[in-house]
Amino acid sequence: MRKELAKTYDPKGIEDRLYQKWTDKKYFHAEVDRRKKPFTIVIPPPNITGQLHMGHALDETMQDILIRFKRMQGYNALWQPGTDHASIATEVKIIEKLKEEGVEKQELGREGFLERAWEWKREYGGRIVNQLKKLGSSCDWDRERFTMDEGCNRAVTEVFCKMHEKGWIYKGSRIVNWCPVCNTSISDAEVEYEEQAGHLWHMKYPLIEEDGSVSTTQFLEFATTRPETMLGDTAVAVNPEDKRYQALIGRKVMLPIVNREIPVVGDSYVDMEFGTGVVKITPAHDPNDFEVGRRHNLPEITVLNDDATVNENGGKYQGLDRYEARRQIVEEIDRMGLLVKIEDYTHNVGTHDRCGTTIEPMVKKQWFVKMDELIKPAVEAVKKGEIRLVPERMEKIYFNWTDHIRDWCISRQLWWGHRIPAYYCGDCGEITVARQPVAKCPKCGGVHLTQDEDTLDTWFSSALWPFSTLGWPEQTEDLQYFYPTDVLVTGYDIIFFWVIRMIFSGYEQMGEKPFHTVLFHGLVRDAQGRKMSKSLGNGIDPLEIIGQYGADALRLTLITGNAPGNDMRFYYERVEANRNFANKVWNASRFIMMNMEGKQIDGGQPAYLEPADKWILSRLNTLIREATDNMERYELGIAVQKVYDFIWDEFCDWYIEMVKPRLYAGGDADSQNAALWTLRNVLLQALKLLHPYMPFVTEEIFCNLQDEEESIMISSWPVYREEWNFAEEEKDIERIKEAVRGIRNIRSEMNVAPSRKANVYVVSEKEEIRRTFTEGSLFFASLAYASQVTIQGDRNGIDADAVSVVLADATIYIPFAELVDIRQEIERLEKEKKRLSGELARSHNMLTNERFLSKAPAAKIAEEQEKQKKYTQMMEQVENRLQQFQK
RNA sequence: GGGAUCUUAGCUCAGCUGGGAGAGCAUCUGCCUUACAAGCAGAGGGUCAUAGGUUCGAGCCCUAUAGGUCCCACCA
Repeated sequence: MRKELAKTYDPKGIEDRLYQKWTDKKYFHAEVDRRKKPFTIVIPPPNITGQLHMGHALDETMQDILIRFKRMQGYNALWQPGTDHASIATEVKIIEKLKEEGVEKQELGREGFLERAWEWKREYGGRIVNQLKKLGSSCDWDRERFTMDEGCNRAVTEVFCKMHEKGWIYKGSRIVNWCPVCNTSISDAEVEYEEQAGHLWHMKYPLIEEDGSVSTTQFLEFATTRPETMLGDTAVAVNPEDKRYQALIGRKVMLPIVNREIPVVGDSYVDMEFGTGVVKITPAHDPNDFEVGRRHNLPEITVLNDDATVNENGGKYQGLDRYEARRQIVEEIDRMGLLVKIEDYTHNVGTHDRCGTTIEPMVKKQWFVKMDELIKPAVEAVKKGEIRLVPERMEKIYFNWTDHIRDWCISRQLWWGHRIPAYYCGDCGEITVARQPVAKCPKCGGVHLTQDEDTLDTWFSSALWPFSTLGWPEQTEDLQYFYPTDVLVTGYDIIFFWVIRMIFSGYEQMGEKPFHTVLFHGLVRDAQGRKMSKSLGNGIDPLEIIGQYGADALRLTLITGNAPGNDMRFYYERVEANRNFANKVWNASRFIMMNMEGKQIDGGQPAYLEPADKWILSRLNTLIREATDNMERYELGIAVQKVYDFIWDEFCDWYIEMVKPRLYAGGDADSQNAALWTLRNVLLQALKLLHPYMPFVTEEIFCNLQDEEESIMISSWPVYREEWNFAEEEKDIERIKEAVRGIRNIRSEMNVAPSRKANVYVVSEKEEIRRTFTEGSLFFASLAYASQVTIQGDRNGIDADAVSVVLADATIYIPFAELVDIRQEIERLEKEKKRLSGELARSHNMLTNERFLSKAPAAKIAEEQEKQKKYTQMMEQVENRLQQFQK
């Protein structure tokens, strides 16, 4: 027995019930099946600390649409889920929580801290996963992975060791970005530049005379934004081309306060045009100075501690914070008469993207990945189109990064993460990198070995995600079958962090690309176009929206009206509109089910179909072709827009209305059967096209409609059928629609209520037109509010002052005798005449243009001729009517 | 400094390889017509930022300009 459906669609309850059903039936689960082609997506693993936000919602929705689409197309669709340990983000959160308890990280020690971290993971790691489920995400949860699970750990160690053996991972003393608050080094990609108002301090250092004395008259003047770093200056640099200073190269200046003699070096890095053309060089605390220093063999004097206070090399300033030291140093320089002036200056300051702290460049021993060779295949892949970025412009951003790539600093002074598999011998200092813990030093045989304290950049493990989740380094069947994966869906903001690194890792470890397409989306912003952020408090919780409007409405909102890679704004009004659409689909289905009640519909297509039935089938056919095509091209928003328009406009507002008289009149059984079959069939096909976007409402209806347990998500995707192509019927129905629109328009203008029916006359000289209207007269009467439709070859017997609608090959008359104001009618006809003559002029111009005729494609010319013919006919009729009135 | 991108109806945005300007919301008018008032029928509203160019034909291609957004690099 069919259930009675509620009058409005209420997603509450339905969504959870259906999701449970899907998981119970293992619909999301994929197994290796050589008979089917795989289609694989790996999820960008959300952080375990994370809460679902709109960005996730958009990302997951796009992936789910693709996966559901491909699954219905018959692919073996795998959506590989999992979460990311997010080393620094998580560690910061845990430290915060500990602080609330009054505990310091160091007190707990490494072991204790990690225990707390795992506890956190157990407690919160599942939260985001449950939130993803609320969206309807059809991930294969049986395969859920974590970047720090056993398999991923093995993959990380393997990659580290392999690349170390190859010489592509090395430990070295380099200048790195140091976060004094998080107490760790970070990679270049994690530095965010921020424009800040600061000062430019102009200072001068006295020259050392030939006799070794400090000059009181000769100085080298320069400007700096960071006076405190002077404590670590080991040179002053000028451009060797610079005539002003050439002679001074090789001489020395006296570094005040610390009283160190430092050389003047010549280096082309110095811009002669900027300032005085002199630069102080602090190799240990500035990336450019570091380079200069290495070129000239300058000492690297570190003057700051890890917490950015001045260290023992800062003499009396030792212990001061970098900003306090700056203040005092400037004062002292001023007292010494070496401060020339202070200017206001805005410049870009590097900050840590996690905590916003101004980073401190420091020379540190760190682990690096050598990039120059590794990046090559990743560049080639995109250049050759082996990997496609959608939209294409992302390629430019991609190459911009690969062209300027520097070695990747991968060691972090954190505890939560993959510990670096390097072991130090306490006896001889040998470093051993190994897959298993090392007990004995392979060089000296010593047994005092300790593992490197550092962990790896969190992106080191996510770079391996497309193959580590499939079992690598084991050569599993899953890996052979599902790799390379197909599409990666992500935001353009992590193209450097993640996308590029997955690509070069895939080529290096697997010898093959990790995916063939990267589909980018933009940011979800608030209604004012601002980024959603915690500090602004303008974030909109997807779960709240789901609770209020349903997951389907949210999904549709995130997908429509938005081009790939573009940011979008979030409006409640749009969610509401999409909720209304869900309701529309629901009610159309309700209508169909009510009418099918107690009737037997044969499964197959009936032999007899009316023109209206053929029209909607033909329209559906076109929709199937176009929507599928758009989806194949990742134009998800365009595809669903077409489905939306078809369902609401063509199916609901036209077809259902056309069919009502046939169903209600209770007449011809064949005709009713044709209508019911068409209604049901078109609805089913349309639901399937809509399902990837709105999985819940479509499933609920599908099941009710089928009256069985089957699921739409494993049904087959609609295909274009030649036998549903009815060009003639499409034309005929469009003609009737045009007549209906014309009549409604006039009635509306004249303020005639729908309840007031009127006689309608269709006059056409053409027999086939009369037949079209005769065949459609039942629904034509209903849609045009006609009490009676009379179809004839001439206008005999029709009131002279009837209002009329002019079509290309017919005229519709409505004798509204007492309502018609002749002047108004003439005015209306004049307006129509003006419009037509405009169209005719345009056609005429084109068709008399020699160059158009000789250069435009034949089809275009024929089309234009067709139009001209149509407008000429309409014009004749309008003029006819006007003449009649003039009499 | 280099680059990307945007400028289309009152608002927010679509517009696929160039071939007669679209949606949602908002506004106005008329309808509680037994699927749906979360609805139906209709209407108004746009020299597609500006100036040139290519083309038979430009919202779409090219150049310049103005304004907005973003990315990268970074000169001390």
